Amino acid sequence: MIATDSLNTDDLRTKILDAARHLMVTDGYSSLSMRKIAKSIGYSATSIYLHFSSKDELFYALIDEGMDKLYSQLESAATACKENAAQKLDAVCRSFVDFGLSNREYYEVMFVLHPDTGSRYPADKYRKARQNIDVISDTLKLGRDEGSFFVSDVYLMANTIWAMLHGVIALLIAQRIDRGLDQQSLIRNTLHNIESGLTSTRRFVSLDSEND
Amino acid sequence: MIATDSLNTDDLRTKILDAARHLMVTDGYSSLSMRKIAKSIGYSATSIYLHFSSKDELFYALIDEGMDKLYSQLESAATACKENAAQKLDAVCRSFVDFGLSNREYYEVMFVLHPDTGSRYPADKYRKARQNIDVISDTLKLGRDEGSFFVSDVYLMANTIWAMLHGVIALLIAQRIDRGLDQQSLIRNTLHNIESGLTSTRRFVSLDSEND
Amino acid sequence: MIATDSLNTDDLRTKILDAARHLMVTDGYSSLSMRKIAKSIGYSATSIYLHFSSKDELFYALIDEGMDKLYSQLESAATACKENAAQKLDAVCRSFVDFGLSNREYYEVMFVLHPDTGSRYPADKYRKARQNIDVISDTLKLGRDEGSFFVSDVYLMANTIWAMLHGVIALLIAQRIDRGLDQQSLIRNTLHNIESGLTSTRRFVSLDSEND
Amino acid sequence: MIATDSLNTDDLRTKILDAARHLMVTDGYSSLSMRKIAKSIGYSATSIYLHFSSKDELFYALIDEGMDKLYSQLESAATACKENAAQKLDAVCRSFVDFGLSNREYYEVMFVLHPDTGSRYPADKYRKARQNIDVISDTLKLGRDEGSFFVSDVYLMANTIWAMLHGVIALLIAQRIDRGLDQQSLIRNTLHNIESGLTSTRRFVSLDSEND
DNA sequence: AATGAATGAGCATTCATTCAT
DNA sequence: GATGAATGAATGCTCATTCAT
Repeated sequence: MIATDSLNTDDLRTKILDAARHLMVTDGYSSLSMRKIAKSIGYSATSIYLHFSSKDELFYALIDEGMDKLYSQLESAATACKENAAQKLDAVCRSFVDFGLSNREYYEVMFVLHPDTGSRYPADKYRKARQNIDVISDTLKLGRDEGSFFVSDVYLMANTIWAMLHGVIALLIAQRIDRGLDQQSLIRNTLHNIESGLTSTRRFVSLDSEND
Repeated sequence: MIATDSLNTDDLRTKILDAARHLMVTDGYSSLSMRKIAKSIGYSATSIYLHFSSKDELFYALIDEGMDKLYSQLESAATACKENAAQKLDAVCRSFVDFGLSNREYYEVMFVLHPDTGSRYPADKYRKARQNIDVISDTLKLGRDEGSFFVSDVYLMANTIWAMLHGVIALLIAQRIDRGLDQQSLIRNTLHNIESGLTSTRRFVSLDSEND
Repeated sequence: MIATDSLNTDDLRTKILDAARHLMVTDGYSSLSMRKIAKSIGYSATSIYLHFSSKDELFYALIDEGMDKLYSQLESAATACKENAAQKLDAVCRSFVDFGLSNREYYEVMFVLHPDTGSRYPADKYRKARQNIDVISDTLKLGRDEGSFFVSDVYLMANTIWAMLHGVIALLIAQRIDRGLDQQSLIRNTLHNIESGLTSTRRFVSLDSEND
Repeated sequence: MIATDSLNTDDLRTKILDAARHLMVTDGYSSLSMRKIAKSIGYSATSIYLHFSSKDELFYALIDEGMDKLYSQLESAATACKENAAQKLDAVCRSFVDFGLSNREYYEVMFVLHPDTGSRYPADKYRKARQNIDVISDTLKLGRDEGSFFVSDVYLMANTIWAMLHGVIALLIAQRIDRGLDQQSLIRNTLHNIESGLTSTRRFVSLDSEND
């Protein structure tokens, strides 16, 4: 009995998230509304409030979901690649870019948009975001242990790499990149720059002297 | 007298743009409304239509304005630096990052936000966006002529650099980067990666043999 | 209990229709607004959308309602008259005129006003309009079978009669007819002309030889 | 000097009316606005108020204009036909119908619409409307003198005829007539009925006894 | 657990009109 | 005679949310 009930409950919660995600991809975030979600799953709008206390909370759940999805994708990419660290990093980075380009509106919800209300992304959810960066960090550590990457602050560099990839994804998604350019070449260029930075031995030399 | 009159008119246009930019960044594009703009400058909503025929047009004017401002900043950075191409590129990139971080409102309007209407960014405005990238392109050409940069498709690389810098700026502005990290180091890392990619001769080899 | 609930709901729908019909005739279609309707019945404008998905739909519901009312009136007139076809037609026509003059609001909505939007009157509603004309058609057929009416295309003639009656009603309702004239005489004249046309054997001869 | 000035003035007034008429036909009455009129003639909206104190007044001027136009058309039809009264009446009626069908929006302004404000059509303008009915009256008189029309109250019958024609025109214009029907046949039918009523000797017999 | 009824606030946009110049 | 600047009121419609049931 209880099990059935809770299953049904989870069912609806899942249905809502599925519908929300779907509508967001179809119509864009800003035209996502509680009413539309409700309609698309055949429930009343009121019912959504039994599972999410506000649109913001639903929004955060969507981010959560996305972070999990991204994580599992990055993880498989990392474990699937049995070669050296450079190859692994390449695989992870491509996997990230691929996630963004294949899940455009998802990506926007996770990394670009913020709810209209002033409410901030709940601090405790950052862990899920961090998880993803850790996949990069781990690969960098691997490369450092291998002796192929020259990098002192691994976590900082992981964030740097993430940021650079984000730039590419965000602009491509927003169609702000000259259409004449080949998307794949742009991505390849970015990955090349990342790798060069990691393998360059001149690292930190010119940079530490930056302010002198 | 006449001068004053026309000044007053321009004044209102400017006031509108200022208010719009501010509100857009504060509340997000979708929460920006003609009424709010009007209220915040003490005019009626109708008056805005005396200067902008629609919300979209107002939005595009905002972008335009920002593009001009950015261009003049990049140009000064480029011309101010009389050293080699690497230094010049460093100056230009830093100038770009600096623009973003010091003009968060402008930056978001220009590169992050986008209307959800189907309306496309007017083609003739692309030129303004492109001229900023050209500042980077020119510097890359300089480096290639000097023999210090190894880059085949200059325009593609300029876009790549722009995208990577954009990622850093966007995440910093949105406060999506772990606060424990030092902002300057993140930027320095990025610039290092960019430079490494330009000076590395192993271009494309390990990453993808497609173009070899 | 349940009955009461559903009654309340229907109540609101009816209230809306009543208010809308009244306002439309008072102020004209283009000056009819959802807000005005709402205000006049003490509900919020939003509530109207619980019953009608758009202003157009509300408008069409109004027409529908009127068509039904008119039909039941014409039908009774037709069945009540047991005499010959001429008498029956007279009764039906008078019933039509009477409907218009006694239900000015209904009549204008049904036959005079029209939305300025490009939206077309839904095809499936034509049936309701048509059934009213069929009451006339049937009477004409009766007269033809009796041998008292000379009419080749019954449906065409029914429409013609309807149109002529409409002219009289519309102008009387709009008070565009010289007030010095006796309304009853005007109607009597019209009916006389109609009857003469039906009983005259000189059909079409003098007017147009096109079809002879 | 003075002459020139007043010519210029009349010019603008005429331009306004022309533009208003044109826009009304193009976009429909309810989307006619002072601003649009002004724009289409290259003047400021304010300027219209130098010639018409309100939209209503402009509206009435339009009716006036239409009445004149209709009158001149009916008059030519009447004088052009040198035959008997029946032919003449036929010509006049057809001319009226033709006016309505060829000047749809014009016709609506003149005979169907009324301004949104409660303001009534100024009484002194009725004379222009009456003029048109007189053309019909005159023809009826002619027929009576000829001995071909049997009609006691000429003015009443003129109004009756006008009303019947109006019904046909109004419904055709509003596209409320079954499209399957031939427009010309409908009109012919109407004219036949009118003529039959005039030539029928049984006139008034059955009608006067109506109430007995 | 689920909902139907209801609403206040908000949206972009258009309008007729005024007024100082 | 003509206008630019400005506005208050209005429009249809959508939204997130509440509440009694």
